[in-house]
Amino acid sequence: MSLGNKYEPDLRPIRAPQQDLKQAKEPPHEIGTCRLVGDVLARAGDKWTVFIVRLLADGPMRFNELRRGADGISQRMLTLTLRGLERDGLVTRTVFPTVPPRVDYALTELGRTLLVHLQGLGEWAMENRPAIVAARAAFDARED
Amino acid sequence: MSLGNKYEPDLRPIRAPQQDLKQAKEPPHEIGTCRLVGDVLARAGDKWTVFIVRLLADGPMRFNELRRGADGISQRMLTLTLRGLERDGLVTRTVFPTVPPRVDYALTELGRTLLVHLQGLGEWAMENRPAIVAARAAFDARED
DNA sequence: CGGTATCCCCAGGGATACTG
DNA sequence: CAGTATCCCTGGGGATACCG
Repeated sequence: MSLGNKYEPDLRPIRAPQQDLKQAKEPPHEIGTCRLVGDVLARAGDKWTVFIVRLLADGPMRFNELRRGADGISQRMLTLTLRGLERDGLVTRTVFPTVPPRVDYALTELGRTLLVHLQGLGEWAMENRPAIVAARAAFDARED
Repeated sequence: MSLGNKYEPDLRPIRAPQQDLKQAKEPPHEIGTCRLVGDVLARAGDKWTVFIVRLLADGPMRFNELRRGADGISQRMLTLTLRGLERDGLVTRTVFPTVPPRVDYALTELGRTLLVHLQGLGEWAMENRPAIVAARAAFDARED
């Protein structure tokens, strides 16, 4: 199985690389579903995707606007992140044939539906931040 | 700034490592919120967390049960993933002083509330899988 | 059984330089 | 302005061996 594209996340079943696929017993919770969720979360969870998607929530932005907005991102990673999002149909890339060139990136409808979930997770994170911080402190105290 | 614990995700602002923090202009969308979401998603999105959380959705499981359930995970990564979840207060670890030892892992209430969001994302992934696959195919065709 | 400790590899990603 | 191309280095994570 070859991956179709360099921007495509590796969706092959997670297991030892060259290991043979036996897959005897029925896996719990639909292994396919699980992998897909993991895939989505891997995309959503990589270092820059969330920043980009949130920046685009308010409307289209140009390449360098995003660069400034996601403070600290390298040009390379911005390009890679945007290409990945574009390939998955979450973002559109529009080139204006002017000089100097202008390229706008915008969320698609699909991208907006994902944004909703990300915002949900964001609210969860905000609401439970104190609990998480407390849990960490307790854990750290416990283990000397 | 030293990180308090080896299981703690690095929450320092994402930027060039030794770069000075100027942070002059007000960042869009509350940069703190954004980082927190990114953090949560980084936890949720790492290679194994989703598998583990879903396995625990139905009730407590022992170490080796999880190992078998998350097919392909290494012992090391299972331990690391579980420790991270435990530290964040998402999972409890219960040791029974029997011989041989028995250790149960279970979702906390906090863990369950996260599970809800993960499942939401899971449904999103399932519903939009065809759209994503189509978008990828179209993108790949476009770029020769 | 349920872990640590160690070694080691390679891909994710930053820095830099060049281009249409 | 909006990217490629190249180099290089770090740390995520697999394999293996050992321990309470």
